[in-house]
Amino acid sequence: MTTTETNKPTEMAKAYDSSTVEQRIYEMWERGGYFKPRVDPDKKPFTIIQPPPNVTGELHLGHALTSTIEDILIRWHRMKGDPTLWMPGLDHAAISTQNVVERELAKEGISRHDLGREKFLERVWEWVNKYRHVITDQHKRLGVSADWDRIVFTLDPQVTKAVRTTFLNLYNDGLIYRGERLINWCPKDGTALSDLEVKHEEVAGHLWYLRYPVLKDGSESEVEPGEFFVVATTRPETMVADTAVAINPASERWLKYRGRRVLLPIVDRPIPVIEDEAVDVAFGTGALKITPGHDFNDFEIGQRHGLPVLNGMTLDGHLSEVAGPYEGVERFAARAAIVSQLGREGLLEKVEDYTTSIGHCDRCNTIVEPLISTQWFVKMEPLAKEAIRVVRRNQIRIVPDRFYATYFQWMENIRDWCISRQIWWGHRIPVWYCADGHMFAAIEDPTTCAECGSTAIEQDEDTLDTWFSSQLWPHVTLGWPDKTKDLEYFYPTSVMETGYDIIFFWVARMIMIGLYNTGEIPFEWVYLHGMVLNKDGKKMSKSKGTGVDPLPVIDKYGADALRFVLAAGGGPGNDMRLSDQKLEGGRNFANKLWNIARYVISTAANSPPSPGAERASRSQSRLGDSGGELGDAGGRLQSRSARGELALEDRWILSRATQVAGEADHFLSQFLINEAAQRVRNFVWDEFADWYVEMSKVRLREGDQSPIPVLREVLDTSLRLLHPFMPFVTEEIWQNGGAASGATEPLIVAEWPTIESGKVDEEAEAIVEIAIEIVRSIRNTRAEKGVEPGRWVEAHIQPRPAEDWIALRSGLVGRQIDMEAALQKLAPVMSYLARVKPLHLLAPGEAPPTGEVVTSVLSGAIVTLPVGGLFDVEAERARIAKQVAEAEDELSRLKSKLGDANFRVKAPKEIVAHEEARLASVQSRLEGLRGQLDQLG
RNA sequence: GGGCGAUUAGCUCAGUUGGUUAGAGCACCUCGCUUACACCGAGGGGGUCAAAGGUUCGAGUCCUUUAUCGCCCACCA
Repeated sequence: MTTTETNKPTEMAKAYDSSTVEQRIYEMWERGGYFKPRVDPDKKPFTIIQPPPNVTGELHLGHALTSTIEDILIRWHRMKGDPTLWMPGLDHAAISTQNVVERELAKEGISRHDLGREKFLERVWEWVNKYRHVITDQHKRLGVSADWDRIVFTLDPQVTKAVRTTFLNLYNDGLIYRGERLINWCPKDGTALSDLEVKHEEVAGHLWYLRYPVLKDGSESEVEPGEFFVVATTRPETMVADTAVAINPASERWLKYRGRRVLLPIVDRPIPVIEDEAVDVAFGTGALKITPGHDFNDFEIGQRHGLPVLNGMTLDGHLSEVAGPYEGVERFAARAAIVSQLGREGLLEKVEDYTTSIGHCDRCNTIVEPLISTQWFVKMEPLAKEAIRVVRRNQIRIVPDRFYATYFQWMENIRDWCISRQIWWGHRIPVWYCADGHMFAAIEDPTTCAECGSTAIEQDEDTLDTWFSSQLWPHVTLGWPDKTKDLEYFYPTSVMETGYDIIFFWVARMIMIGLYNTGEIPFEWVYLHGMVLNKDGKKMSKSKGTGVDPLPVIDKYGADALRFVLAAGGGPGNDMRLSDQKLEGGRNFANKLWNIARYVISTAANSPPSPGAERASRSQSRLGDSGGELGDAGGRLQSRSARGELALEDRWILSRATQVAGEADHFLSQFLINEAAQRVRNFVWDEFADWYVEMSKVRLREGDQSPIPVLREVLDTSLRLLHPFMPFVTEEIWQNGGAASGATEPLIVAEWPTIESGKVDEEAEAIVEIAIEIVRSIRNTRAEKGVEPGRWVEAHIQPRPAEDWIALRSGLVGRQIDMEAALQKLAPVMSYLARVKPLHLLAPGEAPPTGEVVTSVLSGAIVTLPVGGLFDVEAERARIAKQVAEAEDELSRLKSKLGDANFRVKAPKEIVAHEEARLASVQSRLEGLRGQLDQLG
């Protein structure tokens, strides 16, 4: 009842106005419950779990791309009749969200510590509850047909249960451990980060050469005058935490100091000279300062030599008590001050410009500090092993396949994952400590210590990395750890569609933990799309504020325009630039479709329904079984005529429509979404609108209604094929009478067209293409000769031997085609489209006129246009001579190819046969051209 | 230091397993407000497919090397 008294078209506006349509259509879909899966136990469902966007409420065009691709796949499968579930979600986005709220607080002049944990979390919840709908609304504007009633937030109780269950299992299996390690620390966010959350950037800096005075043997403070051990460093402020200097045992320069000690300047602490192979003799001075507390390399060297680890830095990026006089000084201020002091004391040998790669916080872009700290880790290697195996065995397939290498490379070199975060917003680590030093994990909040029963217990203060919960997404959204029907039916899911930028963050971890938790793969396919770049080819970034909000784009161009551009604009996994020009193109196409529909619908409405036309429409309907009655090639025309006098051009466009449907379906099944979109677009615009619609006018002007059912059917098919890409405009047209007939349901659940072999009509395709070729040629000549567009001109058309082009079409080989009769049928169409009157169709052997004529020898016909006073012998001779030369070129190419014995032997025989057919065709055409040249004298 | 991608018309990009004379959109030039559409129609110009080798009967497509740009991974101070 939501549709359509289909055949009562309302007045359609002259131009498509998305703003008056989209909301209404979306509400109709939602009210109708079309986004819900129609579960059928006997059918394999198609399921996509939406990558949950951050609640921070900043959707950008990357999300629009994600949603568009997923919605296309979802709508396509829904139309194919699969039980289709698109599961939406929202991510609490731990650090990002906490940052946003802290910024809000900062405006009020307070920090989260002023509020305390509980009050702060209340504030975040307030904020989240205020904005969580914004994202959903943005998705709805894009046309996202997800089952919104199922939306899951990563902090929902069900997810908490799953997170804790996962944690406990990993903990019990020894795959989660707590330890003091060197980790990446963001001083601004005040938390540990995982390796993935650190982005390395080349930064222009300096290499400082520092002199460490050499101590006299046995002394703690007396130095050898004038003897220095020189080390090069990019971070001089970390020297306060040095616990050794190192030389390579192979290095000659420093051998004299082996076994000695040096006095660390500034803090006057003696440190040993150690020897380690890891020191690069060729770099800097060939000696290295060792700061195990602030450098991953040094940490390892320190471990090897049993060096103490000093923490020279506080959690907020100031120097610690270790720094003596510089305690409490901000790290970069301290760098300047220390360098300056060393300079004054003659302990700075030199400074060089040096560019080095420095880690930055993925969320706030602050330079991270390697810091020694007690954190929680997941032991990844055992999990990765399984995840590698399922992909190697093709149980999970990745598109595009170049990302296999990326996946394996990372997985095979995987390192442990630091999962604890020193922030408040997120899943609190489900571990409790009792006063007696016991530690245990639990799913339900405990009241007593699991080991000693003490009631003096406290939960770990830290929270989990936001990806710890999102990695559970495919199974937790379906009910895990409970054994739900949804989980049983929809899991493993079908396609995981997301950007290639989070293959490690998310995709890889989902595979690992999905296997761990459920014993099954989480999804069968991984489809990775590219990044949406701005007009200048730069990546849009939330943190840099360069993200583009899709809503103004939709307001200006319409959701369909945006979607179409995103879908058609680039290949799988490739980055794509978006520009206003492209969006205009998308909008124009929506408008084109709208106007095709306007023409078809109003034409149909203004014509008295004829019984014959109605019958043709029904029998052409995709629901009817038209295949059977067509029979073999011989009986084709007869049975067609029995179906209601289908003209050649009708057969042509119906054949093309079904072929395009087949292609679109094929491309979509290969994830070649752009190819599918472009193919359908080109059909609709270039074939249906530019040719068939124009052809249909010829009969309609004569009062012949027979094109109407064909127009309606092709429009109908076009709408179905375009619906996944442009859901709003297609549905609106459908609701306005665009459905061919008998539609009782909206387009969103209409049946997806597939290729119907009964409608493929190669003969009609070939003939009409020749007619098109003739029309084009005449138009071309007219334009060249400057014939006024309104003027009717005379033309002579002589069919060329049909064998020439029949041989070029494998489906037609051996067929007898009466071209004279066929072109006779198409004469009114050609006449109208080329503004030719009278149009003389010459019989075989009948000579076209000579004299002041322009002649074109085409593949299917020779066209002769008397041009009277516009005739120019020289120009004509040149024109034909040029064509002769081209044909001769082609001929010689073909001859040499066919003359090559290797080619004849090694190329497939279809190819050889085809080339031979071409040769014959070119030869025959060349004869025609030479004949023309002769006549010019 | 490894790995990946890109390099095709003035611009932005397609080109599905190697097989006609390499396509599209936009831009450009010439016409045209013909009762679906000027968010349009008709016609046209424009490419040695980054370079060099190689494999092949045949290469934009496969292989090697190089150049430029971009991205990812990596503990070189």
